[in-house]
Amino acid sequence: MGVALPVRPGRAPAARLGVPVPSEGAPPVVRDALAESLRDALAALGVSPVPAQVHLERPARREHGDWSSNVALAASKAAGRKPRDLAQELADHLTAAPPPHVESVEVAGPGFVNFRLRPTWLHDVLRDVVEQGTDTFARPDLGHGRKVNVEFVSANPTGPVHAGHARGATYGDALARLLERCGHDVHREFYINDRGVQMDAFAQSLAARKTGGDPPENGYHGQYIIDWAAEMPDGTDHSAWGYQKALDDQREVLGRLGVEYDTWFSERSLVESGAIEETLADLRAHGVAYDADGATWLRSTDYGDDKDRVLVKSDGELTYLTPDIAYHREKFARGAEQLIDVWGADHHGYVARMRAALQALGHDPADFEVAITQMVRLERHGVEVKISKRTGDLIELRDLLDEVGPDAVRLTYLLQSIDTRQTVDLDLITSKSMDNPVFYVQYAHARIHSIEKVARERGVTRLPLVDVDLGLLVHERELDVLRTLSELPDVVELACNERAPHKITAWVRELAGAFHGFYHDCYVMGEGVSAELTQARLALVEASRVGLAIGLDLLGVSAPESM
RNA sequence: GCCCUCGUAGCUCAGCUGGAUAGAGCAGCCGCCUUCUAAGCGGCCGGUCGCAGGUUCGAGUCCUGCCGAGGGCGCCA
Repeated sequence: MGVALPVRPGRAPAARLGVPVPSEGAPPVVRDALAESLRDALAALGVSPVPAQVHLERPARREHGDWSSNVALAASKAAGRKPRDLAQELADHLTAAPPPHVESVEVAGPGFVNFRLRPTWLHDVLRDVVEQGTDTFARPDLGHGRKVNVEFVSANPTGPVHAGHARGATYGDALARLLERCGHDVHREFYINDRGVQMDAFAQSLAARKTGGDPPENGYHGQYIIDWAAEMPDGTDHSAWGYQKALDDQREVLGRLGVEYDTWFSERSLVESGAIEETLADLRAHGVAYDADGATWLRSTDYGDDKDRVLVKSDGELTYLTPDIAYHREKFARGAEQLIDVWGADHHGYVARMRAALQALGHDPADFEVAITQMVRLERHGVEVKISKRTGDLIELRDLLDEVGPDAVRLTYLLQSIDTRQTVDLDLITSKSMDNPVFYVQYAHARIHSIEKVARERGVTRLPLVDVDLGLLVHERELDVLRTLSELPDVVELACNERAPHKITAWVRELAGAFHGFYHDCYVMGEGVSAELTQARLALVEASRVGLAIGLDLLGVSAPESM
């Protein structure tokens, strides 16, 4: 069989070429202005040194204003004053010459400086969102074009992708989308473990089923082996056919999930290209490979690993580690500046040795990151369903997709942090009920489209923003939507830096909630709504659409126009 | 024994790298369809943030030690 190294065409490069101007997609300027005014005030009050970073946050409680700072608490020592006294001086100073949009400055609690702003600051947010649109709003350039290779799923080519793999698949892809939005040049990659005993067991299992027998004890016992064996033509190479079958199947199902790779990289190709020998030689050249007990070892303890690791067994066979080191070396050689691997928790013990190897080869350990996804526990009728390809207990990803489609699958898996063990309720995910958060979010988008449709039918056209009086937007529901939108740039940046796509999910749910509230209480068209207010609200609807579109796109969930 | 992750409402989970009275969805109970989709909106109920110390103006968040759950610790992959 040929080297399975089909390189796919790159992902829509045109869309990524528009390098964002730093100021665009940046966090709200209000915060910067407030921070600046606080620094000025501190300087004016003779506080020295003035802290370089003044922290501003959005208070959890409305009565604490729109923005809040703890500078007075943090700088009270340097200022030689009590926190509340310093806060009061700052507040007085700022009240005398209030920054833009500021209505009042108050001191509260132990010494917080709270800013209450006029709704105009949110109208500015609305303007930014609509003018910048889906492509530009909330697109912080964190990566500056840095080449990042994201490897995820990398299931053995011995069977279909199952419900457990879906976590790595949705996470890896959403992370890739986040990195792309934040200015990274992302390469999605799947490593095919097509070498070793698993492949032999797989081929033997197929062969056994083909002749109506049972697979070997250490073989694969799933129903799919029986099905595939029946499909397998007579006289074909079981190993080669099965390999291709598994690969095609995985690629098809992942594709249906919306996951497309730039590269499917074959482990076997490393043997054929000599990359493994080169890697071993390289490790020796760096003095971190040595021979003992008839085997070749990696001195990984020099780099913080618990113990040294075997590279070449005494029988001459390679361990799993060696080609994997060669593979990671290869990814750097192909131009990646940073590697991010998404691994299941059962591989976490492997991180130290891989990092040690790469460090020994001269790479900065910070350029090799591993995101560990905790296990997925599947439940049906409240009872745990075990997944094992070997025993044949399998919930195929394909079946989930058949039942609910990619959107519900993706959103369900992206609901939580990867650090927590996830319980996926198969009854719930496969039920098209309102329990499923995906419908709540998509429904908001459908409602937006519905409003736009009705507007069109009634001959109402949305005017350019310059002709719209956004000052009419003062309803608490309207402001809620805008407040939520104002957070998106920060949320995107944070989610990217923390490799936490679930923060996007949380935000999207919040925006959908705010929009549903607005929809319920604020009619865009109808009795008692002036033409001017209709225009202002249409602008708000458009801003909501942009926000939802950005969020859903980051999650890889579609934004339907009707439901 | 050592390492990683987790422990927050009946259930599933957030909690912005230390902030103010700890949030959301679901489940349960009670309301709201003559307007753009009720797959929606509002209200009520529900908490010793596993336990014990420590750090400081301030701890669900940071440190230490226990307890509990899951996953690792191979010349397996």
